[in-house]
Amino acid sequence: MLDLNLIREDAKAVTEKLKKRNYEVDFTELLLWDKERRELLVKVENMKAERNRTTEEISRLKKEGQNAEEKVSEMKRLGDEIKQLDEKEGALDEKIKDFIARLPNIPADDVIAGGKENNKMISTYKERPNFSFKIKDHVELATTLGLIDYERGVKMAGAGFWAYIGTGAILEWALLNYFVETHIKDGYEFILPPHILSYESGFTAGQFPKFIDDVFKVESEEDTVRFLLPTAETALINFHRNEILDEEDLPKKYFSYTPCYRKEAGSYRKEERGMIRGHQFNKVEMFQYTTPETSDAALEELIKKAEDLVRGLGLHFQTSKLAAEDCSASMAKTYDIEVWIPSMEIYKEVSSSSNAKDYQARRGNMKFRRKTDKKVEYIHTLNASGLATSRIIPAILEQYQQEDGSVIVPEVLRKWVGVDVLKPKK
RNA sequence: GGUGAGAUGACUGAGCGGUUUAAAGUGCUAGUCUCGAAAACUAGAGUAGGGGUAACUCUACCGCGGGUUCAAAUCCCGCUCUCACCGCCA
Repeated sequence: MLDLNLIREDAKAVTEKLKKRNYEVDFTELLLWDKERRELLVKVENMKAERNRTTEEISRLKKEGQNAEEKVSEMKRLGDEIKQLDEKEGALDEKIKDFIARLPNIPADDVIAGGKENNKMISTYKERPNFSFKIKDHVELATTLGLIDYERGVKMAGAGFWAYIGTGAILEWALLNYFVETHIKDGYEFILPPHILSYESGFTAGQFPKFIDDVFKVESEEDTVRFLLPTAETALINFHRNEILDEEDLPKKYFSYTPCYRKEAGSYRKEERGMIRGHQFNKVEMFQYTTPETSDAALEELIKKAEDLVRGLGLHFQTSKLAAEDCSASMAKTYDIEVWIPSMEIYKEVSSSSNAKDYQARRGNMKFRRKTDKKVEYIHTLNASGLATSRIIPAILEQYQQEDGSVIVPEVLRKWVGVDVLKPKK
């Protein structure tokens, strides 16, 4: 959520900055509402002050046994008027808050304007693998190696679902073990959160109200909405909602493993077959709560951690800095790590590392107290996948495939997988 | 699922229509005293939003939302959560 003061002070500048992400907004109406609301506030607060004074007077008169009837009826009239103005002010306040809640975050100054086409590749690891034979895609490999059952996944749940079977499940679990082990070693606290969250949690993350149709709602009795989390970030951002933390307790570093549930409505494409885009996938998510002055450095740390995980697997990947429009609505700055999928000849995201700055903190009312002057300020929040498996498995299968249809297991995973090479079933 | 009790500031805890601008204690921060500390004493200290160049001042907040009243932490209704006991259950 953006700071209303920012818009009051220089609406034009905010409009300009949001244009970087191709977001058009006109604040004229909002500023009128705000002006009207503030005028109402002054008026109604003066009336309340008057009521408070008179109430004390009535109290005193009664105690002295004097007649207070006249004052009482006067206050009755004033009370009615206050109630009316209060309601008006409340309605305006609601309108203003809703308007602001729908605005995306302002891109950081160093973020390039425009859409996807302006994403900037900043580094790569390893060369693109060259194959001297005709390569298979990951769907074929996963099927012939007996790792994933796509057909039965669809039978059980419909399109966009699959099942890990046998060694495939073991490989998936090995990846998760590898991620978890690394994060624990790096001093991040492991949290297994609830998977079904409340509306409030979705609001803080920035999912709601705008993107409520992108999630699976599981319960909607009257006004309670619960939904399956689309990423563990949605849970972790709410861990400290409505809290004031101490500066010396920062940064808070967490990570979670959860499946992620996404509707992905209408986003299916032919080339995204297999497990490139599903309604449910496994992901380990890193998360940090930091002070404003340390959040940039924290973002660097998160990116490096995510890159190290992919490097550890020996996969060819690139890291890109996203242009403004490609950053999700809550984020001021985002870097993607994209792994090479040989059969598609494209890079696919396996990790997204972002700094939300104070955008989510405002939505969830999360602050910290300065050690020096005891003042409270909004905290900064950051998240990064570390990592999502649903594209790592295709990348491993395809990048490590051999001519005979077998696949070499990355060394770091062998202690869990138990074999060095995955061989086709006869 | 049932019954009962409860939710007050950093914490413990009083208040149950109008001397509450929320008692008292603990803890916290300054200061006095001290070589230093402890003790004692003095003062200060929440969050949010307005107004004012400023000193300052006003409003709201006693789990959340409504209601009654001239006036609500206090009375009424709904909700949420916590605790205890009972039932059911992996």
